[in-house]
Amino acid sequence: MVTDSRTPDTAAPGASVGVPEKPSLDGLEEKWIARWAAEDTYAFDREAALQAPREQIYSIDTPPPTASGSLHVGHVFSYTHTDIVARYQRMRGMHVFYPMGWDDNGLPTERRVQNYYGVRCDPSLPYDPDFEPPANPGKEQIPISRRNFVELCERLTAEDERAFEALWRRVGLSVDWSNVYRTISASSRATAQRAFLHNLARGEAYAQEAPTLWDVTFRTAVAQAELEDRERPGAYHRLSFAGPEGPVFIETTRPELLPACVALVAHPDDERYQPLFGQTVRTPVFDVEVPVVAHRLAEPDKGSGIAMICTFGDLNDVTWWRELQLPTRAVIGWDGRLVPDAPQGVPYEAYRELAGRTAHAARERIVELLRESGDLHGEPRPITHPVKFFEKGDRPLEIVTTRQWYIRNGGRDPELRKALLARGREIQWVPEHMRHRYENWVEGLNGDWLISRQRFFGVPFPVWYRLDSEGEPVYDDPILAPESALPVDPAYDVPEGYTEDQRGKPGGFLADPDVMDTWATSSLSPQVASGWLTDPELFAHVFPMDLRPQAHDIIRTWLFSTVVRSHYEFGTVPWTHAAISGFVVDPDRKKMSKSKGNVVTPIDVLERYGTDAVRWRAAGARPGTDSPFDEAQMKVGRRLAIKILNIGKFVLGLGASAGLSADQVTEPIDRSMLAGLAGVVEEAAAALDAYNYTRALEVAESFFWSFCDDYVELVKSRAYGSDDAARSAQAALAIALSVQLRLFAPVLPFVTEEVWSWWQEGSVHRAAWPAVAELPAGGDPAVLPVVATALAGVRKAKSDAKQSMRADVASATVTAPADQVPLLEAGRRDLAEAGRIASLEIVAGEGPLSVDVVLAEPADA
RNA sequence: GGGCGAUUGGCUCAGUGGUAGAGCGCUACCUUGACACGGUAGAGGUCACUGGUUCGAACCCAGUAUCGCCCA
Repeated sequence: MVTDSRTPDTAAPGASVGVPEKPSLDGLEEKWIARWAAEDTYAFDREAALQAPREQIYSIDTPPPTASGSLHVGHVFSYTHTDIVARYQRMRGMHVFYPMGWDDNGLPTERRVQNYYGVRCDPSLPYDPDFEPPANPGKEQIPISRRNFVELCERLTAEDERAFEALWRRVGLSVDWSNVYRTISASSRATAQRAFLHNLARGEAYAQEAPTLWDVTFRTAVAQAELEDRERPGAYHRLSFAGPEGPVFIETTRPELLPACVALVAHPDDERYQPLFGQTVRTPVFDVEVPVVAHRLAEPDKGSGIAMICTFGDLNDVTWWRELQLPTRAVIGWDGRLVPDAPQGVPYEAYRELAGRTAHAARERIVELLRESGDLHGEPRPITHPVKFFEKGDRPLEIVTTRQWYIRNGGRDPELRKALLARGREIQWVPEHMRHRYENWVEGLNGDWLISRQRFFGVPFPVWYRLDSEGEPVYDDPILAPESALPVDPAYDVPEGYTEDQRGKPGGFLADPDVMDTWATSSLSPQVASGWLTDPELFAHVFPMDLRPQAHDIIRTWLFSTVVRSHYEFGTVPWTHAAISGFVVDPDRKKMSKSKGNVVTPIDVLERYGTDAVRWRAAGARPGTDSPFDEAQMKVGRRLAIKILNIGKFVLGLGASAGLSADQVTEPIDRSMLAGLAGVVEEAAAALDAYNYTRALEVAESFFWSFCDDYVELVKSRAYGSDDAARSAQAALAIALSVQLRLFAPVLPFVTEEVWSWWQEGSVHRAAWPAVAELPAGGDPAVLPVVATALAGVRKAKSDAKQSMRADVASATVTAPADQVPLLEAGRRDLAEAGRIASLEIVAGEGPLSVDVVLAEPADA
């Protein structure tokens, strides 16, 4: 009930004008999200920024989330981290360039479109401009042209992006929503194609026919960065080859590759096989003659120490094939099945048994054949071993020889590798130790970056090939799209000097069939976001950017590839700082992932605890540190937000207002509190400058709680008055509230904005970051803690006596070191009133401060 | 196997050379005029282990163990 609440003795100017009677967190998000949008609170002022020196611009290369994916609390945490930095920089007066992007490219989108609409892409089909997907997709996927498929991808990602934007607004990201990019937009495609053409012209990109890691499900090549090893069961099969002096035994996990065998290999120092080097043996079943060769990569302790080299079972096979100049006998096709025709030198009669089978079926059949011929010795011996997979795939990768596009990344060039490592050292890493992830990855590269994918939704290569009189493509001399024409889709656009009817005809032309890897576009996010192509004037002002925030799992992909592109195009790093977020892990400290089923949906959490509470928890996760998801912690953030509402109501209800000034703060204890706050302001700013938002929050919060518990309790009674002493407290409270709202604003944007709006003009998020100069100089920070310690002694006495804090104290004696006595005297009046002490004595004495309390006889009810 | 990080009260984490800290949880008490979505007080730790350096080590050095992430 508020009817009996006492009003301050005198209404101070501006008192409690906009303060609600019962402040609440409910509905704050809705209210302020709408207001910020309407007032363009977070708009980037391009014109002003162009006039400003570079040091007054802060530009952020926000990670574009995969539009077809889903966002979990881990995303909410790491995007909040970025937003805290953005808000701080904005309050410091920077022009904050903080765009948002969506990554629409790639396989995840294709898969989602296939399932959502019940279609599949068949590039051989013609475009149907009237195609509409069925309202309810049936079991059979409808084949559609690539252009129709791409249109559906664009339609669905646009929908997904709207949902993402709504969530990000709910999280309170201070993004300028008028500046949003899509990695599949015309300008993104043009940017990716332009950068590629530049890479090509400078010799940094090239095409090559080479053994390639190949996903047989998606029928596309994959890059080293997309691989992962998985432990899989397998079995060693012991096979005998016919040697000059009797059988030679090898052990293999892939007997189905026997027809692809081109040699046997052992370590040059392996005495067991010395006599065989230079000789030949004959394969079982196929009876093909193959040499026995020596190579250092052969492992003497593995199996029998001698292995077959096939086209290609693993990456060692590729090395051996290349270094020992062996012939090829490819048997695995693009679809993961054994090719119809026997490889050269292998008799078709024997091979026919395997042709067209999947690798798995071929293995079963070859084992039967080997048993029949007596060349399988003993039973296959089960093992588990690491097998290479595409990170998004579920069948083991094969190695298939195909023509692919590459960008040089130092994997084959030590000089380039050194240059890219040096770029890594130009970047300020937060935390510092994440640099090792980068260096580790660059040092471990074993090939160039394969950027072409045999997929449909992505940026096409702006390239055609002439067809010779036989209709065979002339790869050596590609036709490149002119930059002025970008973006192009060579499957539908026609190169200069040709007409559409020459497509695919001898003497005509052929489009490059591939699209770029999603990272080949994402690696240009600073270029796309900053307007390399679309707004060169802006680009010159915001690039290289200030901050790249991201998680540590994609240092090897996104971060590294972005460094590569910027190194080539501009000879600089793309950004000066990389802030690496940790993961949100489940209570068992396991990484959250859809497959584990431990993902927490953000919207529920946001609704249950309020955005500020969730952001508060996110701010508690230091850069680079994994953080367990723990709902109990969210409640603490919510409590802080509620406390800010209530203290705001109290301070403003007392008559504190924006009109009170620092020179009205005369009481030593008030000046002491503000002196302490000055230290907090400095420490929080220093922490935020170092991207340590956790520390900044911690110092602000710890000050805030003692401000509420001690300072406010001490001065409450004096502040109700209307004399100079009361005015001193009111002014100090007003200043402290204003400063603390601004300290909390980056982390708790909603509640701080709400309280700010009760008594201030404009948005707290456009207010200046608090400065020490706003606070009165010369206060002694020691006064408040000493008086608070004395008050705690009084409280303890009441608590021990199981009395209310309102209980009257007949007399109290504070004994303190002599140098603290004047500090206590300075707070005598406040201490006596807060403790309800009738007779207070302050004496100098030995030892730390102590309080003797004599409680008054409780008035009987 | 290599790299990186972590190991502090039941839980989550601060603390980088000088007498162990916070929040949550727990216990007891208190409905006070900003706040019961509250307040006050209290209990609780041989700082993973073993050596070493030092007047002094949670902190520095060496090693061990366990966990996590990344890479092979």
